[in-house]
Amino acid sequence: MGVVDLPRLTQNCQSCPIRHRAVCASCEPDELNALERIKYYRSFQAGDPIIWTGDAMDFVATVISGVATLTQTMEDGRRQMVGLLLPSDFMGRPGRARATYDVVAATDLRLCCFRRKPFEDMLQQTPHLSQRLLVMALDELDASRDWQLLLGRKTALEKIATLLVILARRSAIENQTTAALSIGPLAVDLPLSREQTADYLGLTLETVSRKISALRRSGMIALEGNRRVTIKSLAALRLVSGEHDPERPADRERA
Amino acid sequence: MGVVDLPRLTQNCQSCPIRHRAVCASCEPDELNALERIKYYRSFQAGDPIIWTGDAMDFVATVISGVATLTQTMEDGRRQMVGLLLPSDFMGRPGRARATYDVVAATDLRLCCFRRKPFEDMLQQTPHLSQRLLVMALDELDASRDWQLLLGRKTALEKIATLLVILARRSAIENQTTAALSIGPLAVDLPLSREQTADYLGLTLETVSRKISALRRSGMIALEGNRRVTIKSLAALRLVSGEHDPERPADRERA
DNA sequence: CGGCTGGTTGATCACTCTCAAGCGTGGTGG
DNA sequence: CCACCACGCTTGAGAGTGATCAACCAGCCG
Repeated sequence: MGVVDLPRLTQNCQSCPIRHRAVCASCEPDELNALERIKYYRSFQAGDPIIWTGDAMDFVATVISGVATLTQTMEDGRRQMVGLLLPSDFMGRPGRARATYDVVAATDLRLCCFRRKPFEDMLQQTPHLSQRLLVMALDELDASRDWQLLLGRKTALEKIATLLVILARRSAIENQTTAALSIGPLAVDLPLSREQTADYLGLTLETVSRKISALRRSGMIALEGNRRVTIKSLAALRLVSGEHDPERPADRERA
Repeated sequence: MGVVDLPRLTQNCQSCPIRHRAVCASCEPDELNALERIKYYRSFQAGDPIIWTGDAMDFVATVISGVATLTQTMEDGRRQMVGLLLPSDFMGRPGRARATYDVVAATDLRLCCFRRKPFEDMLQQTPHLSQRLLVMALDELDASRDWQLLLGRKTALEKIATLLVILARRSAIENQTTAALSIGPLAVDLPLSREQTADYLGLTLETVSRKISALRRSGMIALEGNRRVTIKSLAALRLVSGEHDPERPADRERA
């Protein structure tokens, strides 16, 4: 099914590209050694399913590279993506034996996996690990609530613009080019097809296509192929995205 | 501003109605004593604001009784509710000094508060506390993702039905009448006005009103006043809500 | 060359929003 | 006691956004 189990490379956590952003970020060397003993890598190709809702889930994992999607499906086939897992993001839930979402590799994907039971044991014994997981869960919760605003209240155009802004931000973080964010054109690779994008934004793929075309016609973005977007004006895009400037919350009337 | 600070009653945690569901649920007696030393109660009246986005947040709290809402607002006034805090739910985020949502008392409300710094210190020292908070955060994350499905993909009628089913479930949990859930009529008090309901469901208040009327005309529910709903057929309501039966996930094709 | 997949574009439809009027209850004051 | 108003809610008519249905296009691979 496309799943490739690699031989147990004894790859060093110290040289791991996401060492300082993943669940293991605040582990001490000895804690890292303990994790290293129970970890194993798995690779998936773009499109591979990783797990289905209801399946037994005997591992948890960190995304090392690539993008995975979390989606929910209704009986009549309507789908809503509820999460995007990017490098350093955590998948699986300690204490839960079955998956509650479909997880699919959107791009080629590499996971650092831990069998669930040993990981849960380590969570109990390793405050650095559980505290880090708590922070990550709270960050995800914030992201999910921001997404609620997008799904509930934003127009199709605002949704597309928001997604592009977020992808620009994430890609800047990954490339450590934060400083350059607000200046000049910026190339972003969409990790999602039009249909997946639609599932993420609560739209149809036709509407996604139309609104991307509209942004292209307006000159805010340019397209090279279907997946590569050049953001010509991040400021303009941010404006149509309807986001407040997160650094400078507006003053507010009090009753 | 309607905020009422009660005198520091030395009320006993042992007799607390939510003792076994709140963040303190898995604390040992000595841990509970430590919490008891830093706790204080605050009461709010229906409609009182508790905190605004961007305000300094020097406490965290557990809802003892009543309902509070978490909402996000866009510059042009569009609002999306992103959380409902019911008894035993936790508000505030350890490690964060400012509120990221508006929190408002939807009904008369009683909070068990902890100053943030001492609480954070206790989190560090008390695995029972941080582990419980992790579980609660993950539960909230699941709820938020379910809400994403509702906001992104459900019709107005499905949204209303889903809300009623959830309120029925929560009120059953609070009253320990789980067994009776599937049988007979069931009275639910809406903690939210039509407008708040609209903000929760990503609708307008007119659409909320229309769809509630539609459910009434169809005979699934009856209304006594604006806030009290009698669910005449929970099964029918569940059907129109579009939820899978959560206990029996459908079999699924594999590629 | 033909079929397949993913994407774009067009025409129409329908659901929800918007704007507006009306209703019922509760409170206030003449 | 009743007139009046305010507030929350309901209902109606019309408009608009995004969905649906359908045709078409480009790239890719057999």
